[in-house]
Amino acid sequence: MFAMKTLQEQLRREIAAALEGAYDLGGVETEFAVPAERKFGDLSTNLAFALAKKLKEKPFTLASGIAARLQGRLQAVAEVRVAGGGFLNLYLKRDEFIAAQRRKMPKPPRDEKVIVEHTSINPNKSAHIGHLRNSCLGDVLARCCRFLGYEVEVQNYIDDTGIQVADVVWGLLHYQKKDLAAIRALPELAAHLWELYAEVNRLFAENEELAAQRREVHKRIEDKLEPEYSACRYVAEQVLLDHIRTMEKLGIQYDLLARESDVIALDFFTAAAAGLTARGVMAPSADPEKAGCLVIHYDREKIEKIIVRSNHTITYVGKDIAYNFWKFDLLSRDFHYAPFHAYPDGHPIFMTASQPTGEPLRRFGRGRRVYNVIDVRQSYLQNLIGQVLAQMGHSRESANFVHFSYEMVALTPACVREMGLKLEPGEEAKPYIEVSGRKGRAVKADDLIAMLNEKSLGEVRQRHPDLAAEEALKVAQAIAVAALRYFMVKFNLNTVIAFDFQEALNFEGDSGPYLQYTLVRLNSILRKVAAGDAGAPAAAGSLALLADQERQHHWELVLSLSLLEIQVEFALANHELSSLAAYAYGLCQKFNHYYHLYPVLAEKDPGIRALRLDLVRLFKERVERLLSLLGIEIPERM
RNA sequence: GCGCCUGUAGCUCAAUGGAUAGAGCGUUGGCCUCCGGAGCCAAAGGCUAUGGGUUCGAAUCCCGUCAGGCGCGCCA
Repeated sequence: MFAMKTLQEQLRREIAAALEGAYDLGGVETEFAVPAERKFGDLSTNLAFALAKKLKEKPFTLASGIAARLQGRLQAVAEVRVAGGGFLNLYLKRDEFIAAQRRKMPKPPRDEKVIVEHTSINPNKSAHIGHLRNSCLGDVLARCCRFLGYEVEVQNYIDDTGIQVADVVWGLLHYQKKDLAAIRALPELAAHLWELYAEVNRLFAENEELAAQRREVHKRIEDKLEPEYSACRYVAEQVLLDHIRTMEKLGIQYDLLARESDVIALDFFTAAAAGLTARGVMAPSADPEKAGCLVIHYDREKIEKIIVRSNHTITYVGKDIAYNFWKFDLLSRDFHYAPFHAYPDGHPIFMTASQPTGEPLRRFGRGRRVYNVIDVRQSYLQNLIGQVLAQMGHSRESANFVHFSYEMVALTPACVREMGLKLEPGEEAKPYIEVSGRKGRAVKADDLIAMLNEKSLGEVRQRHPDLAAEEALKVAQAIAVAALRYFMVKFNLNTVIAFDFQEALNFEGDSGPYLQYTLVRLNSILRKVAAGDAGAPAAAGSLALLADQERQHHWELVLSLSLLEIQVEFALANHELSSLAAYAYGLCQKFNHYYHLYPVLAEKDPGIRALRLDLVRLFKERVERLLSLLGIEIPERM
């Protein structure tokens, strides 16, 4: 825990004690904010406004009375003032607060396990920019939970049985007339399928006979008939590996790959269905058009969703309900597990299996909280799962079931033209155009990453012509990753990202590379500080040594840096990871301003130099940690 | 039709019900004998779509209007 979190908790206790007997605080929580301007204090609270509503008194009168009682009774506060009609503005004992920043506070242990499901791309073609938003958000979410002390498990759901895989299997076997050996010989299968998927979907739309063939292939896969079954398994696994490699480039890792085929093979749905039927949550449809189907009534929109078809097969929703019940350990069954892949850092990925493997059971799942990172278009189904959890009496699980919903990535009409793709009539006037793998209308994730790498490498070479090729490449990649990841999280979740190459490739201003550059320059200062040079003893440092303007700038930075933990909690509580991007950007802007005004190395006064050096070190510690939550690494040079 | 979301500077976006609505890009003009110019400083640019309401206080909450997007399949 960092000082600001502890301080606010302490202030709440002290305020409650100081006002005891004089004001009835019951039900009014003291909330703190850091005002935009320091003339309104270091911390402010609107406690008097909240109390005024309750006690039916004037806010200003209350605030004045409260301030009088608080004066001198808050350990960390130098002064309490009333302003703006009733705000209570607290001015901290700044030197003490700064000293406290250097003390390490233990994190409270949190025994809640969090499961984050993200990525979950159909394994039938390469990933595109829409998938990148999902994976970047999911990864930052997982990192934030870990930072706050939760045990986190990242799952990636693989729909390896669906019609989408059947589409490309039909394309490979029956349209391109390839046998298994020829399929295995394809060098870049995922990219090959990217084209093929769009092409076969054109054919299916035009030709009903071919569409019927596709359904036949799907059925043969379900019945495990060859060669379709083997082709399907091969394709799903190879494409999955391709997705894992793509995400690995961005530093995104998984713990468990949960396969739909295993959910089916282990009959998870049957385990869930008994309870659903017993409770009357799932029942035969009264609608003659859905005769023989089992349905769940979706209360919010007053419609019924088919869970079991009249041919007794289970729909996607049914399987998803069973899978999510498993995540909460609400089914009396488990997957089997097998190691699938290991990252260079040794971190293993496991995959579910339908047969015993010798690996221990019950090592995955059993989550206390579940985040499903899935775009907003699936809200209806995710809400339905939440509803079903509640109806089954699992109110705690229902409350801890979070659809981490975000808007889609779309293409601007200009972007579509730039890629040499055709616009349909009327689309020119649209604000944006939906990404569609089916229509082959999307930017491939690997292509975008390659473009970013290329641009970044050019910039690095220009600035550091002496850098060894291998080193330059490493630096360029770190910059490309920062640019992409920052771009994917800096928008609000319900903002549609209308993708634009120029904006995504931007390395200046509000961008990932700007953040890196700030730290690179800072590290360059620290490199030049002699190893044994700690400056003057830190304890001697007081803000009083500094001139007015620097004292203000120095304090602003310390105050902002102290908010790291509070900012992460805020981002998580509000489902707005973009607030962390904004926080990081604001900090770097402040630092770059400071850097410009106050030289560290050239400063003659040892006390001032020590203060500056302390601040630089504090900034490095906090902001590197913050950027690591965003998945941004700091290169040595750039 | 039903459900969800959005409308803020020329463009792309920020802003826990809080104090003078902020950034980036673009435009205009400055700053490298200085710890790295992927940087810094400054100017111009706003009736927060629109009409009401609630509140000490509204871009934010509620109702209406206008404009746009997404979802609603015995697909996944």
